[in-house]
Amino acid sequence: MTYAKTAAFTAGQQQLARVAKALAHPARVAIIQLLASKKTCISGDIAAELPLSRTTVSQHLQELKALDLIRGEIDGLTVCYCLNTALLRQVQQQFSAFFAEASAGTACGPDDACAC
Amino acid sequence: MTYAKTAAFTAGQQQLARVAKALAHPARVAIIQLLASKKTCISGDIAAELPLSRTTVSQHLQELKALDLIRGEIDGLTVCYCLNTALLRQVQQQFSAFFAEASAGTACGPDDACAC
DNA sequence: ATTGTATGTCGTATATTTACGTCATAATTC
DNA sequence: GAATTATGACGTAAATATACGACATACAAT
Repeated sequence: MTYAKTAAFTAGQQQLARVAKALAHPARVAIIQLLASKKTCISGDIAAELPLSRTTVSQHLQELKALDLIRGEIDGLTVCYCLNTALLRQVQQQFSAFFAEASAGTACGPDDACAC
Repeated sequence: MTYAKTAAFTAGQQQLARVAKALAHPARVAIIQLLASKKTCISGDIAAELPLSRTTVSQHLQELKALDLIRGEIDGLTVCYCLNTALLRQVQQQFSAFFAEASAGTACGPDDACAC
């Protein structure tokens, strides 16, 4: 009965949390940065660049793919992953709006104090 | 021996992942939004607004406080939480830079295809 | 002093994540 | 066709996260 209170929150909150969870591991952040830096979409080379086993990297790739943040295409024997830049731009907007709302006011006092 | 490969990644990647993890739960997203919307920093009222037990909410608050994203100050019997807007602005920059880098190119083809 | 209220800490059960080794599959190569 | 290679799927052990009830503390009010 535990761990399923997710449904009680806003769709927007759930969406943001879902994407945040995808970025909540340095390996997945690294994967996205790698795909962004390489001009060609690499495949298992990703695993070689990370300090993790191939199996584990594959698992992280599946997680990113499940959110459609990256896409994979079979090219003969290898698989070619690339960023879904359209979705990333959309997600960027969401985070931007969230942070703008959150960091707008001056809720806390200057040194450490609350303004209550 | 599992689950501690974090050290093998960039400081930036770890930092981003750490903050992302803080936002990886809808309750914590909701808490930040709540604190942003209320002019005064509320305390245990947060728990009343969320569909979770007071204990669980307190736990989420501690997690956000551990990252210094929010701060709490004791005011007599109640505790007053507020956003660390300065840090939030800083974090916003980090995410902004990350997404800009990630969503820059057109790695994927138009329909679904990789440009490999 | 005793009672009541607001919070946090602790213990704990369950769910999920992380990490990897081993196997199965599919395509290239010989 | 057999051997090789690149990947993903499956199983699993250990670490974390989630959620909550029960206790502990600290202040306020009677």
